[in-house]
Amino acid sequence: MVETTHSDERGAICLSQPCIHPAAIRAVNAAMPEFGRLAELADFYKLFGDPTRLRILAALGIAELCVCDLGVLLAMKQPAVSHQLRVLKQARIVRARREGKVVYYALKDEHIRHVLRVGLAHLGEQPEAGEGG
Amino acid sequence: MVETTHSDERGAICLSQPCIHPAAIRAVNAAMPEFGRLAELADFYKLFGDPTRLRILAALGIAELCVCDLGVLLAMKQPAVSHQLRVLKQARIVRARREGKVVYYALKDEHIRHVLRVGLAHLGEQPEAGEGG
DNA sequence: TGATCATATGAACATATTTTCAATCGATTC
DNA sequence: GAATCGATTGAAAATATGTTCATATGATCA
Repeated sequence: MVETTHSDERGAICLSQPCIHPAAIRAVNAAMPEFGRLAELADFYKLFGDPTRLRILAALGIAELCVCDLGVLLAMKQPAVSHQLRVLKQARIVRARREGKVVYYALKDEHIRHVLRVGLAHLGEQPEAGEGG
Repeated sequence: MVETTHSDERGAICLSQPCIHPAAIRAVNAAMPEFGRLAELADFYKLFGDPTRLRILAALGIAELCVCDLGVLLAMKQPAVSHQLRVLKQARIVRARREGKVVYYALKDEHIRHVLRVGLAHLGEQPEAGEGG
């Protein structure tokens, strides 16, 4: 039976705070990925959460490009592009290939393209964005 | 023929900046989703890019919960949880249901769960995170 | 070797985000 | 209708993030 008061017989989770559904909380705690894993996942999604980075990824999803090309394509200064590419490279979602003076960037693997597709699919299914009240 | 100088015969894209691969730039411009669409998509991913919000989503992916439960579960103050829930609700990825004094939150649809799964799958496939140099 | 091109890096600045505290709103109960 | 409980809102403070400018690196070519 699910108690509806704020006392939890196990006491480990609810501490001194009120807690309306202790059983639900225990269930979620048991099934939810651990904190560290979710923190990693948040960091991963964060990469896609910036317009500049996302446009870089979308562009690299179509063709291998050099830093200069990306700067022109996104109408951004080269250092700005380079900074973001460094972030993406460290996160291992793009790879760099040097050819003389020019460095070519590309998506690391097909998986990244898949993530982009899933997101775009979500937008496509949305009725229309707006207030949720 | 692909010119390697910084002049683009169409002139619209490369402006005055140097531009190494005009043909590639034109190709990407033609195939890439438009700016506004990518900005929307970035906003969508941004929701998943914060540990607090992601944990809220992960929890709601398992059970419907009230604000108070989430506060306990994430060890956070109620207003902090409430603020993030508002963001998620406005983005239409969670829904709220009031029952007396208590407001229950849940994922809006199955699609959100799918997005979470895809992300976790990516982490699973990763060799190990670290420097990309 | 010196000049030049493409890229990378560092520090500073500007901007966003998130959390907190305090106060308010809504609904129930006495 | 006053008190209480859960949830929301607003403003302020603390952090984090992204872009810019100036400069350094690495590679090519004269």
